Amino acid sequence: MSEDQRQAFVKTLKTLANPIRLKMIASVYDEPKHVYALSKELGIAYPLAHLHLKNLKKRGLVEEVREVERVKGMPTVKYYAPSDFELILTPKSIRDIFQNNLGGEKNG
Amino acid sequence: MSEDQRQAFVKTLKTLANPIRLKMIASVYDEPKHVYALSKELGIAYPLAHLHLKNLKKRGLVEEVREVERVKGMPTVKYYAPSDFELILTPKSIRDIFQNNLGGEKNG
DNA sequence: TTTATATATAAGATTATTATGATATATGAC
DNA sequence: GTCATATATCATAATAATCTTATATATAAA
Repeated sequence: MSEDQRQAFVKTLKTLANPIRLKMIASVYDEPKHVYALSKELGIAYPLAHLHLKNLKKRGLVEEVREVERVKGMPTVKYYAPSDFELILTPKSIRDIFQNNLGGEKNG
Repeated sequence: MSEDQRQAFVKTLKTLANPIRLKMIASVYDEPKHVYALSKELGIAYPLAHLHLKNLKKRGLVEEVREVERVKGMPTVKYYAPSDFELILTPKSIRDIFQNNLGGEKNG
């Protein structure tokens, strides 16, 4: 596994290691939702919800499933659902990813 | 699952979401090592290595496997190995943990 | 006595993450 | 016209994580 892939792995893990983002994934699992609805459901401000969902999108953990036109020509309402990801974390899976990379490249 | 358990889950994930700590787990998988050896292997200062290993110990991700007496009466050399943990992260596993906890308790 | 080995911790600095408040756009309902 | 709905982004503030430097202890080897 390349250094780029290892860094991507850590970034994905970092993205998952947040209660709001985990709750967002849990929430959109049963039915897709839009950011505004998530912000109300989780009891947080819209800009914060937008920020967290943006992070999840950036790492491919959630994806847009459909857009609904509320009004003609205007910004659509975007619905999100979890992507089909699977991350398994065991000592062995971690060794398989990070072996031969111990004295390694920049520790970001 | 209780709120305490959910918080512990997030803390464990946070602990794993760090390249140094992942490399430490990878390194001690094949043979147990002590903190000083890890600091040299990873090319980082001892206090930093000590800090990261302390975090791993606190969350039960690594454990002491044996102590070697270098000299009589003095601090022993402590060897660490990964604990036998398994964390599976999928949209469904996350929903199972965080369902009914959306508007929930303090979002730390 | 200086260097290398090994433990542990505390204080402070730096950097990253998270959260808030403000701005801007746009419509329907009241 | 104002409120509720919905999008998106920026600047700043607050908090958390990370890293460095220094301290203290202890021995063996050079």
